[in-house]
Amino acid sequence: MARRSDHNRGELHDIALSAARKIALTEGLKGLTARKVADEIGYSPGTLYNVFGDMDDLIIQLIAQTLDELYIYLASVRGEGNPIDDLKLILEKYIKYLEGHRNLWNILFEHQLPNDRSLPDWYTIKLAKLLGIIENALSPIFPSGQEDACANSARVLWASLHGLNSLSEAGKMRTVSAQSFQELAEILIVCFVKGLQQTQKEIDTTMPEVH
Amino acid sequence: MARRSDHNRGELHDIALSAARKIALTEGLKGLTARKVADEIGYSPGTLYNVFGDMDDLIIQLIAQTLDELYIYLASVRGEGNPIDDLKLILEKYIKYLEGHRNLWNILFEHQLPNDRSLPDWYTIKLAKLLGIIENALSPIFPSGQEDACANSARVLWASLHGLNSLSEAGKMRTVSAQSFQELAEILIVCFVKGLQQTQKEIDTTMPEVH
DNA sequence: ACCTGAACACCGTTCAAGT
DNA sequence: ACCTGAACACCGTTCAAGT
Repeated sequence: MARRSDHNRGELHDIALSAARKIALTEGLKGLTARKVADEIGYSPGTLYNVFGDMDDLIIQLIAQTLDELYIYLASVRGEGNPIDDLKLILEKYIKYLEGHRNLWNILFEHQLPNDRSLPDWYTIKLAKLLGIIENALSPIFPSGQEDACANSARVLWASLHGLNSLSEAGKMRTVSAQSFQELAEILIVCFVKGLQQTQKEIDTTMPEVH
Repeated sequence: MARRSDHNRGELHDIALSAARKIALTEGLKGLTARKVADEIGYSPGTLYNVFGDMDDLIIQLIAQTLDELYIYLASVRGEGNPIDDLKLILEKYIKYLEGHRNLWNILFEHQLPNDRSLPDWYTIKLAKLLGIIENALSPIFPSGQEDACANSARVLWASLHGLNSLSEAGKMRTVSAQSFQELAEILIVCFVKGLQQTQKEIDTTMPEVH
């Protein structure tokens, strides 16, 4: 049968992705199957493969959409130029986002591309945008010309937060005294930023700038 | 057929787990299936379910075994009482372990228990042992009586390292200037520890001890 | 050109039936 | 008591055949 063309290719792409999002929100990565997505949009499984290369492709697009969503959410944070305070504000917003999108968000870390494939460029770009928010909060610490060091620190902080979230979420850090993700994340932010500032001070002392 | 009893229950448990380990090392979590494990040990899939509750159970036991293995590996590190240097030594050993056990190790973070189940106690105990190594390296920073703060810091560092490893491994942090996991991890260790030390100094200054 | 649905090669898990 | 193997309800992916 066919040439239903209830939807063109672009529309199909969009409704499939939002069906996937819906399933992911409630059932997580394990529940997100091609057959369920197809069912949800009222097409056969085969049709999905006209629009997406395979499930990995669909999932990466879903993740990219999620990165965009979080970016918009976090971009509304107005900092005051104090790295620790600003990062704590970002953390609060981030946690609020998490609360409503746990299953969706976890897919970002659970999903692993096969070793022989790598992430597309547009994925990297979306990620860079998000990292920019953290870089921006950290930037007062670094003198101009040290943008690379700032970018690296932002990445360290980003990855660390996700390690904390992922492990505390999975209950893989509950030992005797269980702390919440937020408490641990604040320890991380405060200590890491203080360490960065301290490191800069040491550089200033060792190699004082000529005024 | 049956009552082969080539192996008793305990032996079956052990050979199944080492078959799982072998498969996991080369094929990762996705390649680790009940049918393959059964095949590898020369039994039918059904037999596995006499020994393990289900695949989640088998995988958790595999992870626990891996935690033990890493513990033994890291316990050989002899520190000198300088937190940053000691942690760098631990990091080096950890990276060496990773190099030979990437697929196996990643299962620790990829695998997610269903929401309605939680990790067994013996898992938590093995984890606590491993965290003890980091606590030990951090302990010179904290005055006695602050063991909880030390334990929290160790957990933050542990989870952060795994966030870094997991994301750099998956290529999910490659932006413009890609740094290696080791470089980023050293930034984390140095800054985080400096921040902890700085925080302690501030407490000492604000509330000086009576001598 | 677009879509279907059957087919293929897999899964995890259960359980009647065999020894 | 222990193990099998068929069965059930799923997977991702492909592709000849239909409109």
